[in-house]
Order: sequence, then C-alpha cells, then structure tokens
Amino acid sequence: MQKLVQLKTAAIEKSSHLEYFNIAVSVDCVIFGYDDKHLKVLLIKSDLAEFDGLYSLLGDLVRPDEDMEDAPYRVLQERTGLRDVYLEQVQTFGNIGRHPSGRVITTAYYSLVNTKSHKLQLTDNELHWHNVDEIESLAFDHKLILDSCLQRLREKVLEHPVIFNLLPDKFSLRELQDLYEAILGFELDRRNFRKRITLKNWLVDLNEMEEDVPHRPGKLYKLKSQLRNSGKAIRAEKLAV
Amino acid sequence: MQKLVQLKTAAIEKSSHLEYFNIAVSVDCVIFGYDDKHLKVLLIKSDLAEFDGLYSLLGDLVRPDEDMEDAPYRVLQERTGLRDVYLEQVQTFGNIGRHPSGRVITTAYYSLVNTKSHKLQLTDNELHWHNVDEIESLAFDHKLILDSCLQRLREKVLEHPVIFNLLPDKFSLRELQDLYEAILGFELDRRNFRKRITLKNWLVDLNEMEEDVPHRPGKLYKLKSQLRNSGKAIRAEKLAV
DNA sequence: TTGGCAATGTGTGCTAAGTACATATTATAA
DNA sequence: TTATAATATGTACTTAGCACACATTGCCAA
Repeated sequence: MQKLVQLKTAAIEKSSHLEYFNIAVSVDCVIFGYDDKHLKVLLIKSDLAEFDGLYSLLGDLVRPDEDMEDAPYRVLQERTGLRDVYLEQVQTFGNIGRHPSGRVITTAYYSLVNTKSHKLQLTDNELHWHNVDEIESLAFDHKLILDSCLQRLREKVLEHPVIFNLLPDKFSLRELQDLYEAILGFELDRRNFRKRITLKNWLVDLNEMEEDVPHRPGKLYKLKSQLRNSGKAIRAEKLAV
Repeated sequence: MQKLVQLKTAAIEKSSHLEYFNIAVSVDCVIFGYDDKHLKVLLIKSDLAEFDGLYSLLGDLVRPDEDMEDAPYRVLQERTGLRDVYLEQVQTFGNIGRHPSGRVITTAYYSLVNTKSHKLQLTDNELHWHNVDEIESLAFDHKLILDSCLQRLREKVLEHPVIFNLLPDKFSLRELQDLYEAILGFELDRRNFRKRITLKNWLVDLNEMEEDVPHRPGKLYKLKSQLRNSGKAIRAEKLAV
C-alpha cells in the first residue's frame, strides 16, 4: 500500500478515478435458515440475461460512506427486515471474469436467521428459501460462494454455539439434533449427541415439555443467556432508522 | 449484486466511475519467516507522514487485469524475488477511515517463507524482518491485520503441515519444536510433542544427523514429499517472466 | 381400557488421543 | 576421564469419542 499515496494523488489530479478506482466492491450474503428438517438459503431470481432462470445470492455494492462490515447488515435489513442477526465474514472472491458486467470483487458473509421470526418480511416476491442440498448451480460464482460458506458453517457449528440462531428460543434436543444433521449432512447417534451437548454446557433445562407433538413430548431447553448473541450484530443499532 | 447492472450502466453512460467505483482495492501480505528461534514478519517503513516512523505490511493495489488471488503472489515476487510460496487468504478489512489517503479496502493474506532461501533478495533496504512478538504498533490497521493472520496461522499449524514452509528441507525434531513454540507462544513437552508428530505421520527419517551443533546431534527429518506444496502457489507459473 | 408403537431418556464398555512425568543414551567440552 | 547438556524413548492416568442396549412415557387405535 505504499504506492497508494502517489496513485491516489495522481488520480485526483486527473479528476478521474478511471485508472485506479475501476474495481467495484460488493458483499454477498449467504442467508441460512432452517425449516422442515432442511437447511435453507435465501435466493433471488437473477435478472441478468446471462443467467436466465438461475438464482443468485443477495448482495449489493458497498457504499462509499459505509464500513464494509455494515454492508451485509444493510442488505439483510433491506431484504428481510431483520436486524439482529448472526453474520460472519468468510472469503473474498476477485477473479477477473466473475461478473459479466465488469470487474467486481465481492466479500462473502454467511448469516443465520430464524425463518419463523415474525419480523421476516420478504420484500420481494422473487425471493425464496431453497433447500441447500438441492442447489446445483447459481448465477455468477455464487455456487462456489455458497459452498465455501457452508463449509465454514460446518466447521464453526461443531465448536461454537452459533446454531441456535436458526432455532426458536425453546427447542427439544431432538430438534437440535435434526438441525445439526441437516447442516452436517449426516446422521448422529442420539445418545452420543446428547452426551456431547451436555458436556458443552451450553443449554438450560426449562422444565417444560413439548406440546402438540404426535409422540411422547421431549423436554425443552434454551441457550444459556450469556452465550446468546455471541458474534452477533453488535452493529444493529447503527442501522436504526 | 442485482443492482450492479443498472449501476454499472449508469456509470458508463456518464463516462465517469466517480460515483460507483470510488473504492480502491488492495491486498496486504503478512510475510512470516523464522530465524533465531523467533517468528518474524517482513515490514517496510511507512512513507506516509501520518505514520512517521511506523512500519507497515507489504501490499499493493489489485490491478484491473489480474485476479485478486494473483496480487499477493505478485507482491511477494516483486519484493522478495520468491515465487514458490505458501499463501492463504485470511480476512478483508474495509472500514471507512482505515487509510488516511482515501477509501481503500484490503484483503489480508499470510505467507510462509524460508528466510534462509538463497533466492530471497530484499529489493528495498527499508525492508526488514521484525520479531512478531515485539511489534506493538504498525501503520494503518496493520497491527490488527497482523494479529488476525497470526491467529489464523496458529489454528492452521496444529492440524495442517504448513509450518514446514518456514524451515529448510532437512531439520531436527528440536528445530521443529522450537518453531512450533515460536508460533504458538508457549512451550511444549518434548516427549509429547514427538509423540504427536509421529502420530501425524508427516515426516520421513533421513537417517542423517545434525552437524556443527555444540551438543549431541539429533536425527534429521524431512516432510513427506506428497505433503509438500500443500495449498502452495499453484499460481507460481502465472508469474513466469 | 388396554396394548402396541414410536419416540424420549439414560448407562456401559471400548478405543484413541492428550497429558504428566522419569530414565537411559550420546556427543561435546573442560 | 568426567561432567554436562542435549537427544531419545516409555509408562500410567485422564479425557473425549464412539458403538451399542434397555427402560420409560405418552399417543392412538383396537
């Protein structure tokens, strides 16, 4: 970055950014949800002719007056109405030809949201939840981005209590295990799963039982309050209207 | 990224990138080396008045005609002459005020190089190796970038055979342990260390002994050849002159 | 009302890895 | 020749992971 001083000065002197500011910067959000025992991702129909019929992730250009980390929060708020979300930066993609309209580098974030949240207002009817395990191709390099975010989520979820952002406040161990299986893509032994979760000491027994289930109800748990919001939208207040 | 089409078109129509292409894109390299039982990082003296006397990482703007992943390889080759290096993308930093001369987002990579390599030609005499554990502040947000890369390296090194990029081809277990300790920042038990390394099955016993050491010589090992270059500069050939 | 079913809930033993720790061996140097 | 400082190796304990079996509870249909 030593060269930037001269470069920037030169650019300004010419009153043109053409030479040194010709790469656009965007963020793309892999918004994960969970429903019906499937890991979901929120996608929008691409409006580019090149990608006719394909879906793409939600993203936007980073604004000149916002920190890059704020951009994905803004995208989420604009598209879903959600403010209090878990977000994690994963990787930046910057191949020359990755966007057909020009040079765009993009930073990928994944987000975990509760699809049942009453706040969730999908502002665009081209916006839909898709089963992650059924997605074969996406517009741009978004399949690659999705895969890298899913891989990161799989690594994260084993050691950190982030998965609870996908669940309602109260849940049974069976629901939690179903969610782990949906994310990891394989089945877990129920007894060993319960032992591992107990060992992590993440949960509080609510002394309540499931209701309206067609079988023996299970106990309900919640995440320990001091573990909530771990890594979560500290920046939410920045978006206050 | 749906909006980009319109935005880009508008920008082009106005024959000006001022509005939408006003963020510069750079890469910064945390180049790690190892010498004298210390983890080192290659720094250059900042030439900005704001950061008088401070050092900074090596970086450069991403060129319009190069993939972003190629930029850190180019920086390394230009500055050190090295081509065959281990590089890993870590994180992208994009706060508004992070660069005093203007809006620049930067993607951080760390690199592992053998400081003893005969190829290493430091092209600039303001370029020096610094002990990582003695660095208290750097120009820009580079201390933050250094810390995040060091943390990533510490996580990586426990499970993946990347550390050998910092060592000569032949090394003793003591040298390897010293290096682990320099990276991790704490001491390891020699017997347990040897057991863990043996268990990983990364090494080949060369049936050679250390020479010119002022004590009983240890056996020499090398990394198994099929583990060499793991994650390493596949792109090296792209830089061929 | 009763018995089968399907799910919840718990325990045990094996294996592998991690950790704390002790002693023998070898080359150097005084 | 002997002291020293490093290499080299082994053992017991603890912990986590994994395979696996049985008892309990509530629903529902006969």
